[in-house]
Amino acid sequence: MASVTSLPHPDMSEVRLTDVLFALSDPARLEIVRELAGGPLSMAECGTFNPALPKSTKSHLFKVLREAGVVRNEPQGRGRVLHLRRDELDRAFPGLLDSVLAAAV
Amino acid sequence: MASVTSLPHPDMSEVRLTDVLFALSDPARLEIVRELAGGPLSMAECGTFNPALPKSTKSHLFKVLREAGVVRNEPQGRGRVLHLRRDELDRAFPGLLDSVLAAAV
DNA sequence: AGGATTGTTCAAGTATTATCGAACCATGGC
DNA sequence: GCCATGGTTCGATAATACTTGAACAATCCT
Repeated sequence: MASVTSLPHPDMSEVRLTDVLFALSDPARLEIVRELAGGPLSMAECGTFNPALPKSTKSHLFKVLREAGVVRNEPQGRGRVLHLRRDELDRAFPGLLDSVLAAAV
Repeated sequence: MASVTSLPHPDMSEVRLTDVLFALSDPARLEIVRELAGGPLSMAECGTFNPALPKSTKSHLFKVLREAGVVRNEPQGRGRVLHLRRDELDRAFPGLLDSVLAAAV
């Protein structure tokens, strides 16, 4: 089985608006995005809004965000760091992330 | 059974961002919203991107959009007119609709 | 090497959503 | 009243998505 240290990320050119909107349409995922807007975080640092969340569930939330092109998940040390793909998203969908992050909870 | 001529619409104060994002996250629904951005349309006039869509399916798409606070559905004559709740959405989620409508298909 | 740490993947169950025909409801016009 | 028109609702089925424990993988540290 292939190594899994590096996960696949879609190129922004193949990211569809509806996929991004869907990824952001879940409260838990949106909250994660809000946290990542402050800067990259490890998975452990992220998702503090619900500390009881099992790691498999959390991993799945990140997978949806990653496959939608919203976050980047990169190995670092024995863990992983999550980045919001902010600049790329801003170029592809100008104003979208800003308005979502600015909106009231 | 109660009359169904007037359908319930959520007040913007109870519309959640995630519900709006979800409503917009389906390609067919997003396309409808794009059409309505040009002005109110009857259901028959709307959804021309897929003429074969059964009316029950179409009605369901509008229901999701209506319940998410995205469109208003009002009786007119023997049919109904659909409006994008643009001003209200702009006040509640500034810039969101603009960025979504501006984005490439 | 071995163990602790940090996540990912798999699989199975549950829940939500989509689709669409058929039945129904309301209006307009004859 | 009666019928055609335009649309909603119901009910059943199919398709997606969510949740989680358990197994596995990669890295660090001693």
